[in-house]
Parts: sequence; structure tokens; C-alpha cells
Amino acid sequence: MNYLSNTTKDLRRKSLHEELTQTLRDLIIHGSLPPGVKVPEKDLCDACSVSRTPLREALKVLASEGLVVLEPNRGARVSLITPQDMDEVFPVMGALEALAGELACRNVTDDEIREIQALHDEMLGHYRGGDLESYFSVNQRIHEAVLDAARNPTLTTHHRALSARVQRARYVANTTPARWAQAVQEHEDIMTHLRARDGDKLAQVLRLHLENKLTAIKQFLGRRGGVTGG
Amino acid sequence: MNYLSNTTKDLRRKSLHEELTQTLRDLIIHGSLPPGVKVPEKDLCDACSVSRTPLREALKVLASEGLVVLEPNRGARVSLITPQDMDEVFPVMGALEALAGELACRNVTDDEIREIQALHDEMLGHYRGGDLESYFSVNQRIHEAVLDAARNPTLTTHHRALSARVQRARYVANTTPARWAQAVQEHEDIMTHLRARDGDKLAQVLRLHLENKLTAIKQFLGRRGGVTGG
DNA sequence: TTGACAGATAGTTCATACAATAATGCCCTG
DNA sequence: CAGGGCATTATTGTATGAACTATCTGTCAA
Repeated sequence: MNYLSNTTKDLRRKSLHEELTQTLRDLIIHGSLPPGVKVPEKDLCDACSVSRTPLREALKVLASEGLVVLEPNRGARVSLITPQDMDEVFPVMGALEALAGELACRNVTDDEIREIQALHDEMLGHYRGGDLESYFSVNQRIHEAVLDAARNPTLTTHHRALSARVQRARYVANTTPARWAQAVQEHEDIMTHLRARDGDKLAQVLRLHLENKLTAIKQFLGRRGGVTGG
Repeated sequence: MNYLSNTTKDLRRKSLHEELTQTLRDLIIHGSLPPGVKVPEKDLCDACSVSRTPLREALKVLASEGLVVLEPNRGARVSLITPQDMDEVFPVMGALEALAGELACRNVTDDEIREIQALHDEMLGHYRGGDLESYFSVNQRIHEAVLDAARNPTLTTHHRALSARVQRARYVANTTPARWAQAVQEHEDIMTHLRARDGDKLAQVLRLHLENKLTAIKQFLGRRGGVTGG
């Protein structure tokens, strides 16, 4: 009875508030709940057909992830996407991805490298076809695969929390052809270093990847004039 | 009405569940709620004189921080401290502290350096006096000061969440004289590089600092035979 | 004596009711 | 007509109750 691992939760049935958390997270990431909007409890309760208790529990978790902001006695609102936020999030994200790259190079299997390579090739196809949505989707899976290969659930958890805030920015900031080409090139480098299992180089390019993405997003946010999502 | 910063929460009155979260966090960090124990809602409600609703909200947040584990329909228990956990947490912590060191060197003011130096000197006093508790306390404040100097609240938030898990380990693992001396030397290096505002070097030594701490703790956990706190 | 099933029990999950706080609109006054 | 104060309303915060799930215990059969 002593041996209840901390990671038992994988195959358990999800409870209501847990599903809700995921649902709301997705709504926020995909922009269905845009930055800045008030989120009255009752509306969400009606929309999701649940009572306030599990909903409030979900909101507390999302608040701890930084996706919503709770103002006591005045309710919740989806957090804004400001250039300052991006300046905060991206460096942290970069540090975590760099670490993931290092660890992945130590732990990744040949099979996993082949899988990631396949994803990479698929992504290139979407790039050539100009299919941005599919590109983003596969891109996301690549980064998640690298995280998996790092074999560090704690790292994955924190990365995922930040990833939500980063992804959200993608939905409000356009991708220029130049930036897109640059990103693809960076992914080529990522694959090169991963195949070579060169942890330092992979870490370096992952960090650069994030830095460049930040620059691109901030240029867009700057053009649109600061606070996004009102 | 558009300009509600995401960081408004500082000067607001805390709500019950928020205070509870902090209270429980402290109880867990200091070992009053030792790793592995079941945490029946009713007991905590009686102990804290609150109803179950805010308590449950607090537990959800602590679960998202990894301090408690929720097993659906079977309640919450304080998460265990295993060597595997430490292997997960410390590298992530190291990456975040390294980043903090880099950013701090860019942004720290002369006044802040003086303050941190003062803390460092105070800590040395506690070391010479053999006062481990005071040493830990000031040590903690030094690392927090570096985080503050990094000017990145997101980084601070994630660091703090991990820090709770790390600190907890300190309360179960003894500090050997050798390790203590080593840690003090590392702190000397930290101060040197911070004063020189050498971000790369500071990042490097902070990472090393965490790696060595991990080694020390794992040696202790290993000696005690694996899972701690049942 | 051991194993399994059934009932009882304790504890969690979700729903709802009540209380308190902030937002809104109206009226009154200057 | 404008501004401030008060009452009303809406929304959040907390408490409690109902239903469900897991666990424990005791009994019966092999």
C-alpha cells in the first residue's frame, strides 16, 4: 500500500472538473474564449451543463496556469496577450525546450527518431502545400515528441502550461512567409542535431527557434498596437 | 476597461481558498503534512475551520503544482518524495535558475547586488555558527532575490512551484558537513559572477549548484531505501 | 482455515441554497 | 442638467446536503 506511484493517474477515469479544465483550456487556446473577456460562471455552467462547483475548481487550476485571471468578488477573465507577457513566456519556454533537447538526445530511441523524422517530413509537406493549420498541428506534435523523449514528466507538465499561452499567441499573430521559411529551416537543424544526438547543439537551436518566434510575434503585436484581445 | 493588467492581483484582498492554498503549501513544505499521507477533506476542514468548497479548490491548485496527488473518488494524498521525482525536478529547476541567472545579470541594479551580498554575508555567518535553519532561510531568500532581479514573474511562478518540492526534500534529507561546505563555496562563485554580471558563468554555476544538491539528496534517499515519507 | 460475496460505512463528487460583495440604475439634490 | 448617494440586481464566495464510489467487515460456503 506504500507503493502508490505519483504517476498512477494516467489510466484513471477522469472526473468532471478535470474534463472541464481540459475543455476550457482548449477553448482558450483556440481563441473561442478570446483574451480579455469576462467569464461569468453561470454562462459557462449553462454552456457545459455542469454546476458551479466543478467549474470553479477548473477555473482555479487554469488561473494557476496563467490562462485566466481571477479578480476576487469580480469573477474570472481570460488573461490578455501582451508583448510583456510574451517577453516573459518565451525565454522560460526556451529554457525548458533546451533542457528537453539535451535530455532527449540522451534518452531518445532509434524508433522515436524515426517517428519524429516522419512527423518532420509530414510537416514539410504541409509547408509546401501552404496548409498552415496542418503545419501547426504537426509542428506541435513534433515538439511534444521531443518532450516525451526527454523522459521527464515534470518538465512536460511545465512545458505544457507555457505552451498553452504560446499557442494562443499563434492564433492572433499572422505568420509571414519569411518567418515560416525560417522556422522550417530551424526545424531542419533540429532534426539534424537530434539524429546526431548532439544535445548541446539541439538545445541551442531550440532556444533560437523560440527567440525567433518571439521576435515575429512581437512584431505583429506591436503593429496591432499593444494589448491584444479586447 | 481594456487596460486591466494581468498582474493586478498583487494588492487585492485574498480570498479564502487562496489563503488556504498558501497555508496548505506551507504545511506540506515544512513536513507537517508528510509525504504520502492521506488528506481527508473533513479533517482539514475542521483543522482550518472552513467548509469543503474552498478547501477542495485549494487542493486542485496544489495538485496542479504536484504537491498533492488526487485519486478520483479516493481523495487526496501528499505526493511522495522519490529519487525519481528528484531526478525530474532538479534538472528543470536548474534550467530555470540558470535562465534566472542570465536575466538577472542583465537587469540587476547595483543596489540589488548590495542587498544580495548582504544576504550572502548573513548566510555565511549562519554557516560559521552552524545554524542550519537560519542558513536555509537566508539561502532561500538569496535565490528568490536572484529570481526577482530577473524581472520575469512567469519564471518566478514556475520556479516557486518547483521550489516547494525541492524544499520539502531538504526537510527529509540531512545535510552533511562536506556538502554544506561545497554549497557555501558554490554560493561564493554565484556572488562572484553576479557582481561581475557574467550571465553565462552565473547560469553555469547555478546549474551545477542544483546538480550537486540533487546528488547529495539522492545519496541520502538511497541510503534510507527509496520512497520517503510513508 | 481460507476465499468470496454482501451489506455497511466512510469519504468523495457534484448540486444547490444561502450570504456577502460589487455593479447598475434610479432618484434626489444642488 | 449634472453629480452623488441609495436601493436594487447580478454575480461571486461559502456552506451544506444528496448521490455515488470505494473500502472494510462479517458471514457463509468450500
